[in-house]
Amino acid sequence: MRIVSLNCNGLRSAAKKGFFDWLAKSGADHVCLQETKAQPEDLADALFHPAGWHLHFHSAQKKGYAGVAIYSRRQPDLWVDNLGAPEFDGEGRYLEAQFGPLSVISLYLPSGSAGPERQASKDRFLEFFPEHLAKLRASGREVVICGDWNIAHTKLDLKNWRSNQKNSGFLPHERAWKDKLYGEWGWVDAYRSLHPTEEAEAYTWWSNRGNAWANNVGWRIDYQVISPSLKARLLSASVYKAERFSDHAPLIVDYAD
Amino acid sequence: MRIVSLNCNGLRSAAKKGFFDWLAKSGADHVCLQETKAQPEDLADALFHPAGWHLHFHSAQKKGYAGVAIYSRRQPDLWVDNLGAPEFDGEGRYLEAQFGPLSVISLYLPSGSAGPERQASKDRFLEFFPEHLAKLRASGREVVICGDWNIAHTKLDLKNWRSNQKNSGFLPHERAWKDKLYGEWGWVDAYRSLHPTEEAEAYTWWSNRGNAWANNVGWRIDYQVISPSLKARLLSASVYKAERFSDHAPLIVDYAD
DNA sequence: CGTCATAAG
DNA sequence: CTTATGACG
Repeated sequence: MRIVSLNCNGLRSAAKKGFFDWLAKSGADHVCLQETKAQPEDLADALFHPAGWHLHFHSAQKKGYAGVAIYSRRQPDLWVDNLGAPEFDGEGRYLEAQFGPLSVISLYLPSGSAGPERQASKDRFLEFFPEHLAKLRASGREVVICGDWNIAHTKLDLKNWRSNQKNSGFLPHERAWKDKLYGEWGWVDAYRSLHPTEEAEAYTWWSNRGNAWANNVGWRIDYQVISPSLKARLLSASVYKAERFSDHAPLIVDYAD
Repeated sequence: MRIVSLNCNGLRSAAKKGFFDWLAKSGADHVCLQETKAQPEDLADALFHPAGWHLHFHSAQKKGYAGVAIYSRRQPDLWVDNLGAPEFDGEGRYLEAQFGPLSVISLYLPSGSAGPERQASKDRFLEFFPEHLAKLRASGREVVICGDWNIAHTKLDLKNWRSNQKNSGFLPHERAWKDKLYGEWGWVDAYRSLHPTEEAEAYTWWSNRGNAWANNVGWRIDYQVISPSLKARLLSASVYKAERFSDHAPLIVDYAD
């Protein structure tokens, strides 16, 4: 079972760059997208509804903003497209597809880089979300939370960790939250489990400014966070950089069936 | 003496398409631009200030909107960048360069195609401007008014005249205004004087929508309107279509020195 | 720097 | 359809 997580930075834009050609040949069973930046009516074209895929969008109320989606080879038993938190549900940040005992989730955590008000919203998300995480853990389901978490966890997870300690995405309290995620809350970082010391090959996002991509000045902010029950099924994890659909790269993880 | 009129549809955009390369080799003495869509500070780059040219911008207050400019090989005695009409002066629609007895003017007449409110403003311009035209005529100066007049005068001046009789730019009252311009107010249409029956070769604007350019579905809305004193000096007039800098094409008129 | 929205033409 | 600005990342 192959699961892909990608912040596509505009699904229409990614489509122009060949995302759907790649999707067809990706071998993926489930693809979780973030920042679709479109309403369902903007995605009416057949291009966005390829044969053989089941899909669902959770768009933000604000046009062109945020939004998540899941494309899946299988028909889910249930789509869950809200968290019960109005501040975040209206921003298209969560979508869950349930397949028997398995939940595949697309998550787009707020970015705090635009200023203090956005950081405050991100912090409210960090405050709120653990409750939901606990429910997922308590459900006993197999859970894969694919997403742009907008937090690099450790010094291994971004090129310039030293200069970014005061920047949103690598703030001490954000990193401490991820410590708890993988510690006391019992979740597992799929990529890091398989590549405990990888740095340069692990980045999933590069700023559009400067020559970040060319110089691999990247951050690992896209993760597949899994319930411990799935850890034994991890086969491989990699970042796909042969093509560029977005300022983020697809994170591909294979799980034993 | 060669004078060029061009609605450049964004001077920065036209620059990217080679306008300044063409300017250098155009043989022009005076070039009147409309829709520069930039503030002077946006045009600080040396590219916009080529050696050997004197130039002046009259930008709109609203950023990225309208704006006219004149590039001239000679140093004018005076730049006049207003009409004394607040509604139009704040929109960057008029600039006059005076060289001895000659006035070279860049004019951008309001478009009415965006709706009734913009048509009403265009109509107020048509109401107001004859007073200024009369002053120019009364001054006894040699006057060349280069501009996007946003009105096709006769059936010869647009491909689809029949279907456009209710569209802004070919409305009966607009055409009647141009009748007066060339009739009782005594001005001369430079291009038409030299090419009394030209149609397809005379268009200066093609909509970006559909395949207007490929099918030459054009309008002649850019004119050099001259005082009668200059009529005897008309040598040639043509529309330059070998390159495309804009949705309009440069209108080139040569005058005897 | 890039994607999208919106205004304007 | 295209050029702009502005929001957001």
